[in-house]
Amino acid sequence: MLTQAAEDYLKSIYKLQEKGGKVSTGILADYLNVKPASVTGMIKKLKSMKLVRHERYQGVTLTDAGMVIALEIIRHHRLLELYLFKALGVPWDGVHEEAEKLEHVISEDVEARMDAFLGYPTTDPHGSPIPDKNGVVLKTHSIPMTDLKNGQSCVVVEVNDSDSALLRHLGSFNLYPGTAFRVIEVAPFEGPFTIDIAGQQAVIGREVAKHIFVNNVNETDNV
Amino acid sequence: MLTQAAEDYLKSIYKLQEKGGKVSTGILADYLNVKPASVTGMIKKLKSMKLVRHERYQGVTLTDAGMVIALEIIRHHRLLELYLFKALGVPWDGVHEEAEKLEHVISEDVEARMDAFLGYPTTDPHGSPIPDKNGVVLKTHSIPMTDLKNGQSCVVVEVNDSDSALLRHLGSFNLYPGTAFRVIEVAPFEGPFTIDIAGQQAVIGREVAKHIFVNNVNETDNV
DNA sequence: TATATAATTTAGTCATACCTAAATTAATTT
DNA sequence: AAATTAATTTAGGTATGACTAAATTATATA
Ligand SMILES: [Mn+2]
Ligand SMILES: [Mn+2]
Ligand SMILES: [Mn+2]
Ligand SMILES: [Mn+2]
Repeated sequence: MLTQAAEDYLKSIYKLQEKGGKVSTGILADYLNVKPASVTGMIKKLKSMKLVRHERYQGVTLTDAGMVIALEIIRHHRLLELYLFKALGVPWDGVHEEAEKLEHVISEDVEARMDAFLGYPTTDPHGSPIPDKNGVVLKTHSIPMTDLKNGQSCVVVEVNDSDSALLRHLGSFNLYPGTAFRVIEVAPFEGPFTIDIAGQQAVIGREVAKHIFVNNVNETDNV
Repeated sequence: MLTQAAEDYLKSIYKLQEKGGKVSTGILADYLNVKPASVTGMIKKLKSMKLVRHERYQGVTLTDAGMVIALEIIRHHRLLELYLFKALGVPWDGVHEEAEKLEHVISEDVEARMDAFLGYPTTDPHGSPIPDKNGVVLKTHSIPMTDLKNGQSCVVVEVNDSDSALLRHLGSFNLYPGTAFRVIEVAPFEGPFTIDIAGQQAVIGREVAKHIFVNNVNETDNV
């Protein structure tokens, strides 16, 4: 069995390489709240276990074996989030922190039982896809809310799950995965978005909008 | 926050001092599958944190502060066992191992939610008392099954939860906490017990009987 | 009481996973 | 092409928690 730290590195490399290919030492250090020198040290260990590929100064990527483990941990994390949310009523802004610790210690048996209890779900409370037990992830197509223009309507697909204050903020507008909204106004000079959610208006700043991903984007008439 | 290892030491000291007062280094080492020298090292740390009292060569006991932490971990463990058993259907011989890892990572919030889901239970699936959220433990009165004599009837109160093969064996006789049985025969020369469980006969060896605790002991007529 | 045995502690090692500071390499400017 | 800047790696150190081997202390036996 891998250490908890090693599992967290693999998971983080997976997430970062989804966005931009090879993952640099510095980016990974930032992401894990650790110094670059520590990243170099762990990468050496992971490389010796053939879980990552690494060329000095050129960044790191997962091998197939590393990918399998990363997806396994991500599956644990997202199943746990949904389980805590649905079975125990933990609020959606609290499940991430809890799952972050539990993901490393649950057995395959408990994983399977939660999966069955939940009816083999495909997304977590923040809209992120749950890899199935073979590690297959459904690709979701979405764009950041910051790409939206005046008058467009859309549906929330996914939101960043790691900032619990942000999630509480979104909850106060009833802005969850599956929620539809329409852009009423995009303020100039990189300003905030005014949107309509089921008849209620809300103002969403750029920094917040960056963490919201949407699809089903359509031009719609103004009521 | 304490380390996982420190929490396990406190929990183990609690359990051992319940049986026999001061806990020796060697006993603790055996119990934790660790060498006595390692125990000495950890005891020094726990003493510096004022969680245990220790006189060289004289054994160790918990302070009040140490007791609070030990009971907190035991509460987590037993609530988790019951939760896994009732909410996820994990068999009673599997819950201990699972809870052993989870007990160190769940939050107070999840603890409280499991407690409410279960209706504020007082015993775990093996009959051990669950300390309440203030650390109060209901004392159960029971004797080891090995003290029983021919013809006595009783009710199972508690069984040792750490040996999963033993639990499967007991399960095969439907011998759970709450189960009533009557001793039909105690074989001489420290021999096995033949018992009657709801009309079914079973033979229970001494080594097994040592790990079963009973109460409500009565002489009863042979049918 | 002296000696043998058993338990405990001390001393020194190892592996993990982090850190800071210094050295090295790569990328960007001039 | 040389110099500056930024990123990365190396070197050396800390804390935790285990280990073995040796020294010490307590207990049991003669
Ligand atoms: Mn798994
Ligand atoms: Mn999530
Ligand atoms: Mn607690
Ligand atoms: Mn138990």
